[in-house]
Amino acid sequence: MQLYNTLSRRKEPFQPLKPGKVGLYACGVTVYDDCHLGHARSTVVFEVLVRWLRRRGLKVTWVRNFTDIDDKIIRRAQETGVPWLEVAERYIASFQEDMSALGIPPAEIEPRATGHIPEIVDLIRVLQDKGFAYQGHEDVYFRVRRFPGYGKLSGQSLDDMLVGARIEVDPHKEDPLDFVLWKGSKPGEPAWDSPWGPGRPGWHIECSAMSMRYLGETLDLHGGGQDLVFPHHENELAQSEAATGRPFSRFWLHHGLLTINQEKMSKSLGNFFTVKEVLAKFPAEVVRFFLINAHYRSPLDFSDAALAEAETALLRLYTTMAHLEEVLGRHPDFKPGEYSYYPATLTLDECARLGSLTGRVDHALDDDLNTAQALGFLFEAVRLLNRLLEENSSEPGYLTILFNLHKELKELGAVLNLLQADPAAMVKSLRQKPLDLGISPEEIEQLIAARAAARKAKDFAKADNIRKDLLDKGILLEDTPQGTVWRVKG
RNA sequence: GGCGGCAUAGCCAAGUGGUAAGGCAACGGUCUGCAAAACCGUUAUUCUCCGGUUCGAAUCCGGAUGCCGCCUCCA
Repeated sequence: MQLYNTLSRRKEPFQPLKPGKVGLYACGVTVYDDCHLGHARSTVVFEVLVRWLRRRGLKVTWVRNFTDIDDKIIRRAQETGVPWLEVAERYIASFQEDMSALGIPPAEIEPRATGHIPEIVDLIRVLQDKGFAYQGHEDVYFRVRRFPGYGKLSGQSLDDMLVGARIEVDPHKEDPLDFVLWKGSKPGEPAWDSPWGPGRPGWHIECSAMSMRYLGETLDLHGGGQDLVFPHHENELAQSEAATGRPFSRFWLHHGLLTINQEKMSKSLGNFFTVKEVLAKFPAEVVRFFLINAHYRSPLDFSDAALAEAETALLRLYTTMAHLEEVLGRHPDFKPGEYSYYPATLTLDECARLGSLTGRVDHALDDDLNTAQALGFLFEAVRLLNRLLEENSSEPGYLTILFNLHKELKELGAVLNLLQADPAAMVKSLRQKPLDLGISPEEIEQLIAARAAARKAKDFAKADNIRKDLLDKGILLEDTPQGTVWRVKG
């Protein structure tokens, strides 16, 4: 498989350092508030990567940290009068709740910065012994110019960074670009003892300490959002390699950012939607579909319209799954076997395409996790499958083809964490999405009954009027063999 | 100012040298009292623009324009 490596700026074949085992460290969240959909994108991207690596037979250790001590948490604590630890705990729980609602399983290891103070202190001490760290006033800084490779990840040179950059002047720093490893605490702030006095870790050092603690000095994969390339990952890389003298991570993966009106979704811009807000309006699987329908390295623009589109698209997949299960359900005694069947509705080429579905999806995901292309193949298969379903045969060969395709769709869906729900139930719930309508379901049912009576009396004008009035309120009626059902017009 | 990325149909979006996936929308058809839903079909001679390399380029190279990200906390 190939992955795009930020370090080399191109796709490279990926092989784990130790055969059969792979470690992934993905930067998690700072827990001072509810997470927004951008955080969900990040987590879903790495979740799919992990599922994919596992499908390829690798044993994956996924590490995703919580930054549970930092200026924003302290500020939040001061503003709300809630102890900082409680703030952190609350938003860790909130994050876990959100990810669980999105169907994302926990990572193998979810370390917290405050649980690794000894490792962090040790790491800083090594850096100090090697001359990469120095104490200035109450803080400890990393001596950026002593590390020759500084800038290799983000492609910047130290001297270029100085020009035009907004660098805060700090009289305790030897160089304005040096960054904090250990931050001395002010009175009343949370603090841990250290050789440099009471304080707390800087932002970057925790990730170096925790990733190496769980995955060794050289990681296979390290990832995060593109906004972390500089300074966070550049600094992590510098301090880690300075300390160990070894390559820190073989691959650096960075996903594109979620945007709104083409602008980055972020707390500071205030243009964000929390996961909870989005899940109140759209089912989790729709949100997942939306997030992986674009390549992970592209920017992805959020809007209600885009989510609604994703909902319709997902419904298409589930509708075919439901149809498939209905047909197979009509033949409970059927056993798939080596039967031949020649579909009348498909060309030879189309049969071949259906036959190579799994191979093509695998190939797409092998190529830098191209989920968008993989989904495209799934939709193509569904279109051909729909045509096949029209043949409505009872021959064992025909049923075998349906049986196998159903199995394939479910297996391929599992890699993307899609299509695992009961299709009939999913189709129903996707179509009858409850919203604020200004009319009660009881009233709707009454009108439907009135319309049914009119239709029975062949008074179609009256029946059509009722339907039209409801449509004006956003209620769409559908006459089905099981009677009239209603749904919210999308 | 520096670094990086992106520009493909009405919209979203794959495709990185061999002649434009897929989704949504729209339109046509099947079905229906009429609809809706579902299904089928149609919809880019062309990939921001200008040069160049090549038998051949959306894909590679040079330039222009526009947008975005990072350089400050950020997934």
